[in-house]
Amino acid sequence: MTIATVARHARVSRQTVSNVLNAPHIVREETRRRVQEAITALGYRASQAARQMRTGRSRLIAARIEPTRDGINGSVLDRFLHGLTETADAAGYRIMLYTARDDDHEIATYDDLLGAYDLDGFVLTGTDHGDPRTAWLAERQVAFVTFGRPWDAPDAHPWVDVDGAAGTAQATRRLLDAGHRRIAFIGWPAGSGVGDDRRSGWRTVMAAAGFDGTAPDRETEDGIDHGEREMRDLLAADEPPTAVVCVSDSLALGALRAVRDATAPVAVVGFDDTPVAAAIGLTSVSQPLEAAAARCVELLTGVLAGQPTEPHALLSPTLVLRHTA
Amino acid sequence: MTIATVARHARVSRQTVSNVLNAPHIVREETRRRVQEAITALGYRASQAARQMRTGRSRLIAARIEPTRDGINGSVLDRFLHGLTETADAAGYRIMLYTARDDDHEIATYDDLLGAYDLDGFVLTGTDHGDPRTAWLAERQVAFVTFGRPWDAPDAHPWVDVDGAAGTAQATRRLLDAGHRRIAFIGWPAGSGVGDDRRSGWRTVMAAAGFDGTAPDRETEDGIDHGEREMRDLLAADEPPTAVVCVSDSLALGALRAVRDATAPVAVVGFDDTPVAAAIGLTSVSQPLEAAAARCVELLTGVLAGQPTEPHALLSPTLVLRHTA
DNA sequence: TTGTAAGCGTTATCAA
DNA sequence: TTGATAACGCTTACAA
Repeated sequence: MTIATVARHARVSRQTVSNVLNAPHIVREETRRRVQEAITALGYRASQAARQMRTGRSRLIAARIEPTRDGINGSVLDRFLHGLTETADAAGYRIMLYTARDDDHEIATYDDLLGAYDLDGFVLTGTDHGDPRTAWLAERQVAFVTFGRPWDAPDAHPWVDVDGAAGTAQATRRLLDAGHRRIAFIGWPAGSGVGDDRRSGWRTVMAAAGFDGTAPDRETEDGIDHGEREMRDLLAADEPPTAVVCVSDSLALGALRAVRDATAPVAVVGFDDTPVAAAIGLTSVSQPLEAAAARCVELLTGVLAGQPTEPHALLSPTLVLRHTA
Repeated sequence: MTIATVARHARVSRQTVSNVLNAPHIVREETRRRVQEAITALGYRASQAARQMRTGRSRLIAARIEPTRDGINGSVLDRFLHGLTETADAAGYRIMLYTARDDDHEIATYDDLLGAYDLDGFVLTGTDHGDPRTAWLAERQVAFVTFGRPWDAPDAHPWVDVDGAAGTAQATRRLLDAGHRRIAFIGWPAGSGVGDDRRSGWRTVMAAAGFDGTAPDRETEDGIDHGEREMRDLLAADEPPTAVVCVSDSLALGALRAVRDATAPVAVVGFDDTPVAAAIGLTSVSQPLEAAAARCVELLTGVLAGQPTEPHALLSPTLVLRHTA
């Protein structure tokens, strides 16, 4: 069934049907109603392919689905993708999935996706210092939003992010309020934007409370085992910390293992509020992923529609209190 | 850049370029090489939209992304989707995402997706008795594969599934070998295909070992709290079980909580090998999700190509041994 | 306000 | 083996 079927059915020209679809206001009330009725009666749907050929717009947005690394932090992406799909749908867009082993491969995929499917835009997750992907896209004037700040230039492109520093700050404040004084931090090696951001929240609050530089700060790769090792190290000190803020739930989980054998109780806070945290009662900083996804779609569709919108959005996480702090 | 650009560059007609792309064998060796060179030199990619208009095929497969329910079992879908994207890509297809609140809404989405984007096929996850979705698709002769058996008719349509009974059977056998005799099962209420299947594996092995009907079998909704409650009930019996097989990691996690307070140690086995299981050391039955996704794509593309392929595939899960059994 | 004509990039058909 | 032509379903420009 084509637009011609609808036109015949409503006894108008094809063009009038197209107008009802794309510029309803220029069609006479009664004609529009008759056409609309024909459309619903026939269950007509405009062919995207034909529409795209003419307009050059596909109403398709690409998003990457990553291989679930350790699984713990992977589920974050899952929720984000679901939010993306839902909001995009409401805005008349569809999400197309792709994978890529590394940045080079990802860029090759952009090329492919753009050439073959004529994608309208991209939503990138996890940005890094000097990200080659954003440079590639920007150079070609492709519309995109990142979930994650451009760590080099604050306004290089539209982005949505969660204020990690605010999250760890909130956690640290909470621990101080509970009477803790020796609050350690287990984070990733300096250099990653996300990791440094989260560390800074803890550091700022500790400094403001007068514990400048004295609180133990560890750097390690992500992973349960690494978290356990670091925590054991911390506990072996003369004056071991009574609480620890971790940059991820994986590390927090490891810390929790080490803490189990400790003489005094130690409070532990994780980051990301993953299913694992919920399952074992780990207090964790929770990212508003659905909201973040919604803002991504909003920003991207705004750019696509040529509307001047907010260049970015920084969302606040919340601390989910459970048993470990 | 269009096919005409390539044609000019290689000094052939548009049609010849098209032939090189779609029927290379009918083009003379030397011409083909020249055209191929022009294609790579120009970085040409055929427009899917134009191709689709002519052929009626979009090379698009739709898959549903569900709202992460309790999160624990949700990550299974995540891995499946990733596998799907990867295999589909290799086969020249792309995955388009959609969500739906319920079956009716999902069917409406099929209609939309089919009408607007002319999707080639669907991959459905989680089938139930008398699934209205498969009936709708079959009636309209839409190509689809389900991850999950059609529980009513074994060969109603192509499907891929994991042999849940084999998984619980393996777990039960392992427990028997370890010397356990009173092995309970905590499952979902009878009536769900997946739940009944998993229960049957445990029951069969127990019956074969001579414990017919005597082993405690519980039915409950999924969830950590439900698992804990059922396990406490079981432990309160005169002769409490020394081991329990659970239909899901959520229930197993709850059981594990209850077990912690028990006088004698109790072995616990879960199902799905979710990140939570890995994190806390829960022994669990693991589904080969990447393989399942690959088979789904294989079956679906086979149907789309009109090739007579295996009508279905039943994959074997593996038992991942950790600390709890 | 409605209708006519052209063209988007591809492939199928058929003639050379 | 290669090339010309038409057609897929839609929207934009323009004429009625």
